[in-house]
Parts: sequence; structure tokens; C-alpha cells
Amino acid sequence: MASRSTQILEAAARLIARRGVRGLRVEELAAEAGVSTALIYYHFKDRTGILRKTLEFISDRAEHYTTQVDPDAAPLSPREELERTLLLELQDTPEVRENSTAWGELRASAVFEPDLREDLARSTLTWVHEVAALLGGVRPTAPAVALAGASERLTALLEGLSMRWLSGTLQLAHARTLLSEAIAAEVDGLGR
Amino acid sequence: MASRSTQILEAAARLIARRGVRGLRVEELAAEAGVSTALIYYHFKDRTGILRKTLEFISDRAEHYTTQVDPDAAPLSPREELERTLLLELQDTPEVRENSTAWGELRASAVFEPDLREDLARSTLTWVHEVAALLGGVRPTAPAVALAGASERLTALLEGLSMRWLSGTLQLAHARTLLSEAIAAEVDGLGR
DNA sequence: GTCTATAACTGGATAGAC
DNA sequence: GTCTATCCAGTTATAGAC
Repeated sequence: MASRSTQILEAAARLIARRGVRGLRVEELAAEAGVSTALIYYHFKDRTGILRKTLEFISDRAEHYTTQVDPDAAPLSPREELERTLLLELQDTPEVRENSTAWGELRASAVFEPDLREDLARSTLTWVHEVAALLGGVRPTAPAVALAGASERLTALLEGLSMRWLSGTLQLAHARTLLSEAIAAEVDGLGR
Repeated sequence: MASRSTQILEAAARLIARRGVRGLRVEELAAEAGVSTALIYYHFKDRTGILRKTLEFISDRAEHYTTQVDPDAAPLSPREELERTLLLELQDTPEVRENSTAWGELRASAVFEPDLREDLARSTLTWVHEVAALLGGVRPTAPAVALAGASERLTALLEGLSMRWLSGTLQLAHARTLLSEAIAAEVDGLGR
């Protein structure tokens, strides 16, 4: 059973995906979550607190759906797992759209709100490490710095492609193709 | 001589880079431009009008400084010109910071404001074509689709790296290194 | 075209009861 | 923990003089 806090955070993630961080109104959040504004302040102190916790919530959730595996599926090769993990972020499902949109908003907001930067940097780092580990599974002999660099490029590219998709500049299918090609190139680069 | 309207738009671009679209206050804009708030409403009707015109102004301007060349410099090889053009976007000068920040704001805003999408898509396409042409200079025998793909990946990566830099997640020098390596890899990929 | 002054409003945040 | 009611600061936008 979801606690009140969680319920509010879920509503915040939905609302941020719908209106953006900029468009998030505490009163509207209260309505969406079915609680009073005062309760939100009770739990999160202030607007920034809401944002910070939502960011945390979102990146935790993203890790879940990232690592979630269908138990019946045949075990994936490291290479397949890498590709699958990254392409998972470019899918038109409500959950992914919500996470990606919120992530993009938080990234953009952090440019002007130093309070958000630390959390954002930490989440990014976690994500980069995760992808670097997957790359290491594909290329066990590659040096750590090379894996880190490839991961940083792939995740930054993914963020860029994701924003182009969400802002209507790029078709989803094309974004996926571009990402796949980049993965192939990076894996190839690590092999030489 | 800059007209009053232009003067206001320049001030708006500066301010958006400093505070973001959401942080733009009409009163502050008036102070920055050295005019009254009433005059701004006289010229731009409302806050949205200011934003629309400013974003137009910014994307026009970005096209200019991209193509601008120092006449005294030694002629660059196609490869050098490619690298120079892309790295130009990752520099800590007021002008680049202003444009990149504003561009990021524009990109992020477009996710929620369909009105902005068309302009954004057009500007992106122009940029992608330009980089594809530079890549074509380096690899004259590469097929057009391959050039287009490489350009889309490099420019999307650049946007992603730029956001990480501006949001304090990535050091500028490291972002430049990552981009350089990606350029090398794409050029290499086109050569095989 | 441009200003000063101010009206009208939005939205974040809190007090105090339950 | 949770609500109702409300305050108050900050903002957009306009009226009217020059």
C-alpha cells in the first residue's frame, strides 16, 4: 500500500510529465494527489523539496524498470542486455515518457537551480556506472577509462535523442536507429 | 543602430540565459533593457509575446555566429573545420553560454508548448544539414544517409553534453574531450 | 513612443483546528 | 498526519499623463 508521500510523488511525476517543472503548481499537485496543499508542505517543506524528492523518486523508479527482467525470457548476452537497457529509454509507453520528460525537466531546471545539481549529478553518475558495467560485460578487457568514456557518450547521446523525440523534432523509430548505431560503434571502438 | 525592440530582445536573451524562461520577470527585463515595463507590453503585447519573439531572435542569431569565420586565420582543413565548428558550442564565453542556455530552454519548453516545435525542428534541421555538409567535406565518398546519421548523432550528443555542462554535471574540458572522441569515431566510421 | 503609478491577480507558504 | 482558511510577496498587465 502506497504511503501518502509516495502517492504525492507519483502525482508529481505525472504532473511534471504533463506540465513540466515550470508548470507544476502546488495547488494542482494537491488536487491530483487528492490531498491538501498544507499536507504537501508538511511532507516536503517547500516547492524545491517536492522537486528534489520527485527527482529521487523518478531515478529510483527508472533503475527498477531498467533492471527488471522477464523471468521466462531466455538469458540475454551482455551485448543484448546493453542494447536492451539503453533502448528501453526510447519507448512510447506512459511510464517511460513520464520518466524521460521529468528527467529532461529536471536537467533543464538544474541549469538555474543549484539546489538540484547535486542530486542530478549523483543520479547521472549512477546511470553512467551502470552502463559502463554493461559495456564491461561486452568488452571485459577494455580499460575502465575507455568504458567510462563510452558510457558517458552513450548516455549523453540518449538524453539528447530523448529530448529531440519529446520535443517533436525526431521520430521515435529514427531515434532508436541512431542509438543502436552508436552502441555498435562504441562497442566496436572498445574492441580495438 | 539597434531599435528599441531589438534592444529589448537582446536584454531578454541575456536574462533568459541567466534566469531561464521561467525565471524571466518583465520588470527585471525592463530594468535590464533600460525601459519601462509598459513599453515592453506596448511592443510585445504580453509575456508570451516576449518569449516567442526572443526565441526567434535567438535561433536567428545562433545561425550567424556558427558560420562566422575569422578572415585572418589560416584556412582550415575540412576535418579541422568540422571539429572547430562543433567544439565552438562547448566554450565558456558569455555568447555561447547565452545561446546554449537559451537553446536548452527552448528545447525543454517545446516539450510542453507545441507552438514552439515547428521553429525548433526547422532550426535543428538546418544545423544537422550544416554539420552533414562538413562531414561530407571530410569524407567526400560517404553516402548521404550515412552523413546525415553521423550528423544527427553528433549534434544530439552535443546537445546532451551541453546540458550536462550547463547543469553542472560535467566539466567543460571533459565534455570537449568526449565530443572530440565522438567526432573521431564518426569520421572513422564513415571512412570504412 | 515612452513614462509613472497602481490595479488585479497568481501562487507559495503558514496558522491553527482536529 | 491532515484539513480549512488565509496571508502575503511577487508579477503581470493596464490607465492615463506627457
